[in-house]
Amino acid sequence: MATLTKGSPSRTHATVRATVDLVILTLQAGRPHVLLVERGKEPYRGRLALPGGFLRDGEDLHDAAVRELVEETGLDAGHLHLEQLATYGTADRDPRGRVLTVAYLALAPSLPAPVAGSDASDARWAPVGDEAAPFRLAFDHDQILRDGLERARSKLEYTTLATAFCAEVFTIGELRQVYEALWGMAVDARNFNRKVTRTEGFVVPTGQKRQPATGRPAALYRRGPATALYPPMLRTRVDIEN
Amino acid sequence: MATLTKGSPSRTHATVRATVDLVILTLQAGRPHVLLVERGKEPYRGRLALPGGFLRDGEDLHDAAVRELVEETGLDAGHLHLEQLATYGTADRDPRGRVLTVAYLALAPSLPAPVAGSDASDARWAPVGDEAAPFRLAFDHDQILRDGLERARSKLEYTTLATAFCAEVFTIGELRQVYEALWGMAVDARNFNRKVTRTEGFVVPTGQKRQPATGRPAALYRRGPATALYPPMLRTRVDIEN
DNA sequence: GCAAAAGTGTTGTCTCTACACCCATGA
DNA sequence: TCATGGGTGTAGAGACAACACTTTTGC
Repeated sequence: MATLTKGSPSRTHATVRATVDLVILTLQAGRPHVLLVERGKEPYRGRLALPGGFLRDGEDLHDAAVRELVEETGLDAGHLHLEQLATYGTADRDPRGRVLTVAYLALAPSLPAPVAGSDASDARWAPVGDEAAPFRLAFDHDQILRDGLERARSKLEYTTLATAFCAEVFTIGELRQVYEALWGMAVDARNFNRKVTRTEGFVVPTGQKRQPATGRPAALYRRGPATALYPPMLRTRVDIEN
Repeated sequence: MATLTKGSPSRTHATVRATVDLVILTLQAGRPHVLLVERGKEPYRGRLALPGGFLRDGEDLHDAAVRELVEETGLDAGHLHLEQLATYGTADRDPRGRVLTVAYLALAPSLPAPVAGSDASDARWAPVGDEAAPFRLAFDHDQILRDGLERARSKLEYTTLATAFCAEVFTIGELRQVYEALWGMAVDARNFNRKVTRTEGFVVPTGQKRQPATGRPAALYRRGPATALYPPMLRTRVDIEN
């Protein structure tokens, strides 16, 4: 019944392999960093890529993401934020054949040294920022990274997710630096302080204080139970696409 | 090297099939409706499900979503909103074997009669609303539907997407009914009017008017170029998860 | 005292909410 | 003239931006 024209997809159901790729973001020296691996195998051997790997038989997607995360960072996955980002399925995105990748976004407190090994010949934190100078990552990973960053940036606006970049206890100043690093703009420390401490459930005081290198000691806080931030903390005018 | 323990995933790479499922929302009689099909084949024969189908060889994900959309609704896909929602990949979600599904969300202006045929023995618009009375859809489609609805609801807040539910030209009153239907709450018509008409690029006046059944004629508008809505139009306090 | 970071107070502006009120039409 | 929906005006509350000012430490 169907006449296949040149280049059109056949009517057979595609059998695909699925990978899970991770955009793992953290903060280092006041700048957002992403975990990248140098590929040890073809295709794209020697090129930088997001960490990830094939989904295994009988393995849930989310479990696969957790597994990759632990393999690459050695972090205890229980303590960090992991959410699905999007799925990338262009037919020719992988020269090995039809491979769908489900991308996940992970947010981690600062820098545990990455774990080298597995199929990545090298893993490192790379600073990510001005889109002016992107990496030339393998596959469509540049796009995935952009999407992940934008997701993180916009979620800071209307959720309390910024605390995911902080350690167990943190100061308001550290939390503010998360916003400044990801948004790439200065945030008024005084207004920020009020906003955060007056938003029910965003942070809870520990009663402790911490001495900075210089200056007045800052009160320490833990994450609060709130997840939504209402009213949101809006960046000054950025276009949202889609 | 690896010792497989009982129930743990094997180390072989999963080969999966991929489907694309659609949450197609529209408005009918002031209530949101979703397009459902009655399954004509096993599994879940006779049960309601979201429309969808298998990804074909060499077919891009997004193209597959467009194809399904056209097949099921007969709509011109150029005129409606289609975006990726999320991917569902629990190992046992499909009794036929390992099937990943990439869900898409589509928003359509009101009711073109659905196209029966293809592998769906029947297609219909079903009212969707109070989560108190969910459908008992096939697979994990109840979850996908919930996620799609919530996505649509929250996108009304900070984008101009509500116009996707309206015809080519529409009145502010009709646009307001989109918000009221999806949010399930009354919106003050007078404040809404100002908000919409004063937000640069949300709607553009056509200069025409339309006579309602009763009452003063309403000015007609088209969609404007803006996609983001700034400042957002916030629902009164709803928790955002994840 | 000085630098540096934490934290409070204050003022003007903007936006939203909640209404009162007028407009244009059909019955 | 009434009912119905469209549309403007306005006053009060809340949030935010901007910035002056105080606090607490190390040097």
